[in-house]
Order: sequence, then structure tokens, then C-alpha cells
Amino acid sequence: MTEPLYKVVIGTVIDRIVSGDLVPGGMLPSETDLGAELGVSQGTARKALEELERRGIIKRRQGVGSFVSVRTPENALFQFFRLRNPDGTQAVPDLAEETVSSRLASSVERAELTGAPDEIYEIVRVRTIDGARLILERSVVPALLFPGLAHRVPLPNALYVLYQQAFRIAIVRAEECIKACAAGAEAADALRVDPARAVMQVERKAYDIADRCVELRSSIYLTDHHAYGVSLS
Amino acid sequence: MTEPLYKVVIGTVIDRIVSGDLVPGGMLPSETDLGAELGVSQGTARKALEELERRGIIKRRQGVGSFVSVRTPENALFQFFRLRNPDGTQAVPDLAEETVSSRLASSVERAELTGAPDEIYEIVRVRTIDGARLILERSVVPALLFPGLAHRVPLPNALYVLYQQAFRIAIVRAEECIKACAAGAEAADALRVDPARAVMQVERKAYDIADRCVELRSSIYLTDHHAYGVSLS
DNA sequence: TAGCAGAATTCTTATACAAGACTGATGCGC
DNA sequence: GCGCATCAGTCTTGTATAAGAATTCTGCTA
Repeated sequence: MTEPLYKVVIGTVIDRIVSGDLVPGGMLPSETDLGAELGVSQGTARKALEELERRGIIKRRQGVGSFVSVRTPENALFQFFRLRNPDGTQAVPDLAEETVSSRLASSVERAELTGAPDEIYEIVRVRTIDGARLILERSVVPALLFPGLAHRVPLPNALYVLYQQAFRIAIVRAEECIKACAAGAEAADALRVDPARAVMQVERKAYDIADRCVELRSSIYLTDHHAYGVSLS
Repeated sequence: MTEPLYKVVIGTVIDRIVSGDLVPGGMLPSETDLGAELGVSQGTARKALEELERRGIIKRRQGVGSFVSVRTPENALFQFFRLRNPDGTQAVPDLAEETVSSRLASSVERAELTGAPDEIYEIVRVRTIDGARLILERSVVPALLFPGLAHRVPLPNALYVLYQQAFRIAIVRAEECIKACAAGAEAADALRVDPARAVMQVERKAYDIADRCVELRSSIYLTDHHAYGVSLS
């Protein structure tokens, strides 16, 4: 009935990361030290660290140590940005336009976001790939969790780096729902295409290390020369 | 430099599954027996079995045993079929039309499929969801690996069950590339929609337990009332 | 500057015990 | 005798621990 020790260790490490005790990029105690500290064996501490690495929360290197995963501008874009060039390589998006505003949350947004926030920030951006306007992206986050976000414009290319560094919120997983539809007036205007053009619409819910849904993102992609890549298993 | 023992065990178990020595649904030797058989400890056999379970190749149940994963009509559809209903539940497709033919492989097909096959089977199917024609699906497999496939029409709803049971080929993972585009003449005709209608195009490469690319599949989805679901981490 | 010894880390392997699940015998009531 | 519940036994995987090997980096030394 009692929770296994290694799961307790996992929870402890996560708590330390959430509290800021362990910072992204920082080194964790060694297996031996962590075990001694929490009163478990090295093997048990090891099992917890392995699980944390599988979840992408930490990164381990033999002979070196274990480190809290850090969202760099590079991996932040590439971990959750799945657009591929025709040759299969990662597409690299740039930022063309950006507007940040605050408003009251819609009922859907209140229901989806953890904490049922009243006020939210809305970030609308147009992204380019090789100079072409291909992506319209609207992100919604609770104002309470991201105080003063609007004063930080222009925001960096990779939002999740900002979330982690400025607001201590580490995005570790996301769920996406993809549809194909006509661009519509707004996207057509932003991306300079015909409103009837077929585009890909991606609705994302992003979850932080404590498994709270902290961002909703709705994106429109032009996929004439790019494709969204998925691995199934 | 030498390969770790537990990886040797993993390879041995995979070989036994590929060779048919271990059949889907069949029980593996216990950790103790497997270890004794291969001259390693129970803990090492255990580590191998844990990794195999993470890959989805086997399924373990405490107090019962370890079993080779079996592709049932249910899980075969649901593991690789990602279309969701508006409420987030799994969409359930049915089969409306089917044609199976054999022909020479195109240069692209030769290049992508393992073994560079000359002759291939092409399976074209129209699927329905709740009676509506929503999916056009074209699968291509090497004729050598699937002898006599054309004589088995009508094929079952879940092709991967047939692959495993009739041809001993277990699909364990797949890569998909998704685009949005206009339906075009062929899909428009098959799905009874306007050729200019926005549809989702999914190109899949399916790999078997030995990591051979054994199927190419190109699907067209109508996503007015359904969405393709993805988990990112 | 190249090379080597050493220390720190994770990785591999091994062992012991706990917990869950099925089987079959046993015993009781009818 | 028959049916059913119970319980012990045994097989399985799950958890916890420990010792030694492999890897990586550092700093000293020639």
C-alpha cells in the first residue's frame, strides 16, 4: 500500500526543481549522495534518476553527472516544434511579428488551464521559415503565473525558455490536436494567402513539470513545402 | 567495448520472436529461467525484459508472467490510428471499399522499403467513421514479404493484425509526416467531396520488430469533425 | 604540451526479499 | 456426494541494496 521508495525520490527531486532549489542546467547530487541524503541505497536513487531521464526532466552523462534539463533556444524549438523540411531535417522558424495583450479568459480557456484563471495573456505571433510567412501562432497563458509578461516584449523566439528562466515554469510535455482546414480571414491576412487555402491547424495544451496545463496554443501552418513529423510506437 | 549482457538478452529475445520461436500472446520464460538459460543473473534478464516492455514488444504482469505483445484488432487500430472524436475519444473507423493489386515498385518505393523490392502489393481502401467516408488510404508492401496477399481479400480492418498472424511481421513503430492540402481529383472522387476541399495528408513509414521498413502508407483524412492527436515530450 | 594517475560520476551485474496472482487441496455446510 | 469458500503453496514480477567496471574530467608531471 505504501508508495515505493524510488517514487518518493522522484517526487522529492521534482519538488526541488519546482521550488527552485535545483535550477535548470544545475547538477544534481550523485546517485550515492542523493541516496545517502534521502536514506535509500544508491541503486534506488539510480532507479529514480533513470525514470526522470526517461521523462526528459533530467539529463545524465556517464562519468560526469546528472543535470536538470535546460530549455535552450535550440532544443526548446526542436522538442515541440515538429515541422520538417522536405529532406526530413528540422525546419528553423524565425519571428516576424508579435503582439502581446491581456484580457479575460473565455470559458473554454478557464476550463482547460489549471487554476481556472480569470485573466490571461494572449501572444499572437507570425513566424517565417527561410523568409516566408508560414506560421500564425496564438498562445494563451494565465496572467497569475506569468506576472508582467506584457512588459517583456519583444519576447524571445522560444517562449518556453522564457517561461522557465523568467517564471520558473518548465514545460515538459504537450498534447496536440491537428486538423486541416481553410485558412480563414484572419490567418489569410497574417500569412498573405487566399482565405480558401488549405492549412494545418494545431491546437496544443502544454503541461509543466507538476503536470499543470499552463499554456494553450493554436497554430496555423502552411505546409506546402514542410510537413509535421510524428513518431508512433 | 563488449556489448552489455542485458542488451545481448534483448537481442536474443527479439530474435526468438522474429524466428517464430516465441509467438505473439505466448509467455516468455520467467526472469529466473531466462537468466539461467542465457547464463546471466535474474536481475540482468529483468533489465532486458523491462526495456522490451518500454519498447512495447512484450507486456509484463506481476505474479503472472511476461508475454509477447499481440496485435489485436482493437489495439492495432488504436495504437497507430490517431484520429480523435471532438470529445477527445478514439474514433473508430470501418471499411467501405478495398482494392488490392500488385505492380512494380516505383524508385521512391524501392528506396524507402527495406530490401529494395521490385514487386509490391498496393492496397487502396476507403474508410468510414459513423458511416461517413472520411479516409482514403493507400498502403504499399513488398510482395516478397507478403506472399499471396492478393488472394486474401477481403482483408481485415486492421492490416497489422494480418501482417503479424499471416506473415509473421510485427509492426512495432512508425514515422508519419503530415501535411494539409487540397483533396485533388482522386481523393475527391473516393471521398465524395470537392477537389478543392482542405484535407490532411499523412505519409507513414512502418517498421517491424527488426527495424525494417516494411510498409509505406499514404492516407487522406477529412478532419471536419475529427482531429489527429499527438503527445509530445 | 603531451601523457598519465587519480577522483568523481554513471553503468553494469548480481543477490535477497517483498508483493501479487494463480492452483489445488482441504474442509465445511448442505 | 456435491458445491463452495478458504487457505497454503508456488510461481511470477516488483522493489531494494551492494559491489565492481567503465567513462569522463582534472590536475599534476615530465
